[in-house]
Order: sequence, then C-alpha cells, then structure tokens
Amino acid sequence: MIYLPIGMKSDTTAPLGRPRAFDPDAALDRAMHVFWAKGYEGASLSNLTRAMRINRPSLYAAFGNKEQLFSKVLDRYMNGPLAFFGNALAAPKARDVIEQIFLGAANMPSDPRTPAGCLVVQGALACGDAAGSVRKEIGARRAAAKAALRRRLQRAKREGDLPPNADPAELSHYVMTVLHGMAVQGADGASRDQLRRVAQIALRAWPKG
Amino acid sequence: MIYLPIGMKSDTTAPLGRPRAFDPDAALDRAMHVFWAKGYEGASLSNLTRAMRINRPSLYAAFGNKEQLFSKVLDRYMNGPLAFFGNALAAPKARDVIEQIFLGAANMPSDPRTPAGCLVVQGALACGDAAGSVRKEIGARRAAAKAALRRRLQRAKREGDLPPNADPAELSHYVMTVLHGMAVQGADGASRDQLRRVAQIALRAWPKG
DNA sequence: TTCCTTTTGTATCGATTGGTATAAAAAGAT
DNA sequence: ATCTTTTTATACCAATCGATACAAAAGGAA
Repeated sequence: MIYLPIGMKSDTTAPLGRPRAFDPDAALDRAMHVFWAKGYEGASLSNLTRAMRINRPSLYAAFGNKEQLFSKVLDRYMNGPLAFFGNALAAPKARDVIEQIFLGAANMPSDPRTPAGCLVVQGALACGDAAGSVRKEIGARRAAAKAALRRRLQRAKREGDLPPNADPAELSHYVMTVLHGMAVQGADGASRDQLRRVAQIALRAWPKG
Repeated sequence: MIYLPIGMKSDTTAPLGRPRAFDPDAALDRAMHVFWAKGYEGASLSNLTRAMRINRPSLYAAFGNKEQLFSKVLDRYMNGPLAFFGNALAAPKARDVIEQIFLGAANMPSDPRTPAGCLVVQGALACGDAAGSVRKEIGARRAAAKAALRRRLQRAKREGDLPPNADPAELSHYVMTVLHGMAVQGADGASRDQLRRVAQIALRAWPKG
C-alpha cells in the first residue's frame, strides 16, 4: 500500500468501473424542468427518465430515489434560477434588497424554454400522503428564505436603514407574500412586464426613508 | 298520459327507483376538504370515497368522474369559502372592496377544521398531463376573479373613486398577486393575525384619495 | 304480487405508479 | 489475459391508479 500525497494524482484518475455515459448536472437540469412544470407528484419516473435521457437503474444509482432526486434538484434550483434572492440580500440598502428581489422574480419568465412559475411554490403545495415529506422540505425552503430576509431587515433596522416603527418580521412576511403571489401569476402565464408593474405597485407599500 | 300542472305535485314526489342513502351536498363538502388538503392529483379515489362515505359506483353515478367531481367541488368552493370575494365587490368604495378582499382572505384560516391555504391556488398549480384540463379550469377561475375585480375598479375609476392615473388592470393584478401570496402563506401555516398584518401592509400600496 | 327503475356493495378491470433483479458491457488493476 | 468494479439495458415486481360489470337491495307503479 502506497500513501499518495493528498490531491496529487489519485483524484485526477478515472474511478474504477465502467464510466458514466451521462453528465449528472445536465441530467439534474432536465429533471428540474420536469418537476418545475409538473410538480413533484405530477412528474412520473417515466417522464423523468425520458427527459434525463437515462434509464431507471441509472437514476436510482446516481440520485437515490425520486424524493432524493427532487431534493438535489431543489438545491440546484436555489443556486440557479433562484440565486437572485441571495444576491439581493447583499445590496447595501433595504429598499434595494426588496427591489432586487421583486425585479428578480419578475425576470424569471424571461427564458421561454423555462417552465412558468416557481418550483419552490408549485412543486408540492398540496399533495398526497406519499409526498408529505417533500411538502415539508419545500415548505422549509420557503421558511428559510423568509428567515434570511427577516434577518437582513433586522440588520437594516439596526443600521437606521428602516424607520424605528418598521417591523422586520412583518415586512419580510409581506415581501414573501408578494413573491409567492408573483409565482402564481407566473404560473398563470403573466409576462415579465406585467410582473414588473406588479412589483412597482408592491414597492409603494415600503416604509418611506 | 296526464299532463300535470307544472310544479304542483310531480316534483315533490320521490323519484323512481331506490332512493339515495347519502346527501350529495354533504358528500361534496367532504370531497372539497380532501381536494383542498391534497390537491387534485394527491386526492385518490380511495381518499375521496372514504371521506365522502360512499363507494365508487355511487360517486360515479352522482358526480360523473373525478374531474367532474372536482369541477362541482370548485363551484361549491366559490360560493362557500370564497364567497367573501364576490361580496367584497359590492362595497361602495374601491378601497373598501380591496380591504374586504384582503381581510376576507386573512380570515380563511379561522376555522381550524378547514384545510390550510386556498383550493383554487393549491388545487392544481402544477400537475401531470392527465390533470391538464383541471389545471386549465382552475386557472380560468383565477382569471375570472381577476377580471371581475378589474371591471369593478374600472367602474370605480369612472366614478372618480380612483385617481386618474390609476390603472385598474394593473391594480387588479396586484391585488390578485397579494391574494394568491396569502394563499401560499396560509398553506405554510400562517395565522389569521399574521395574514391581517400582511394585508395591512399591502393596503399601503393603494393609491391615495 | 309482479314489474320497472335506480342505488348499493363487491369484486375486478387494464394501465400506470415507484422501485429492482439480473446480466451484459465497459473501464482500470493485476 | 483475467479479475474487479461500476454502469448500462431489459424485464419485471407488488401496489395503486381511475373506472366498471354485475347482481342484490330498495323503493314506486301497475
């Protein structure tokens, strides 16, 4: 047995066994589109494998099962189409944070090849008992986003970026409400311009400097 | 053959054949709760018949099939839990219309025996191909509600109840966005008070005077 | 009673669901 | 070349899906 220096050669060589014939990330992207368009329950394994261009055993070997595949797709969705949310939190002023969040959501229907609406909203809002854990996980993602926004607004209040009578918890609740509502409008086919106008009106509710 | 005077006796006598052992409206209410909690796809025929306390052939004889049952449930839902929407349109001033709509939505989680969220939002937002027509119908209901609100706001503008620069179409779009967002919050377990506070903030976006 | 009509309960239909057993194929290791 | 390891493809599994066939049951009409 020879102990190789860490990260010199062993991790650049091909792993043992027959190599994969597909790119897992590309397959995840295709699975994301199916879940996005049909929801967790509406997406069957036949739908998924056909879109991912792999067969069932490959899917189970690479991603576990349908539920774990959905979870990995969710991770990819948060870091992809929903990355604008985390980026917006880095804006210097609270109002810019909100504006970026609203405009980011309004820009989602920009890619016509992308399904309408938001995976985190329409993926598993109401579902059967078998999908209960998926429903809880997707709800936890929504709750985490709201909590991150609330913390950002709490910071803004400490910095004097929000009026003393402003309530970060209530404001974050309002912003998430508009955001989720825009997701439903998007699922109904609302255009980017329509969503932008809604965002503009929603911003009027924001507390004045 | 004897021609009876219309509405005198023939419609008060029991119809031919074995009488029904269940109340169709009560069965519809029970089906509504199942669809409301699990969505169209997540509600199986076994779920439905167990809750409705009838067996499959009775369901098909009385309501057609699953899709037609859902449609009848939707009608009942619009005239029941969602009646506050149509009532709100009758308010004399536009701002009161919106306030009643928001507060009516906020009051929906008042009955703890009732499922969380809104059937018209979470019933079939994203679903498989088999439920495509249901998805279209439920989307048409949302569009009809938005159109009714838009017409009400157009009337308000004609009556001088809205500023000249206000756009009824955009405002109705905004109100529906908040409304649908509140439905998602409700599905996530938001309380009546939380939704009321959101409604209060959302009202700040309404055009002044 | 003897029809006639409708509902009820049981048992089942073919199709589809998520998930696997199995063996051939494709690579590196020895 | 042979062994090992992993992935591929085919075929299949039990369970559940929405939907029905069938006959017994329950009423009014004659």
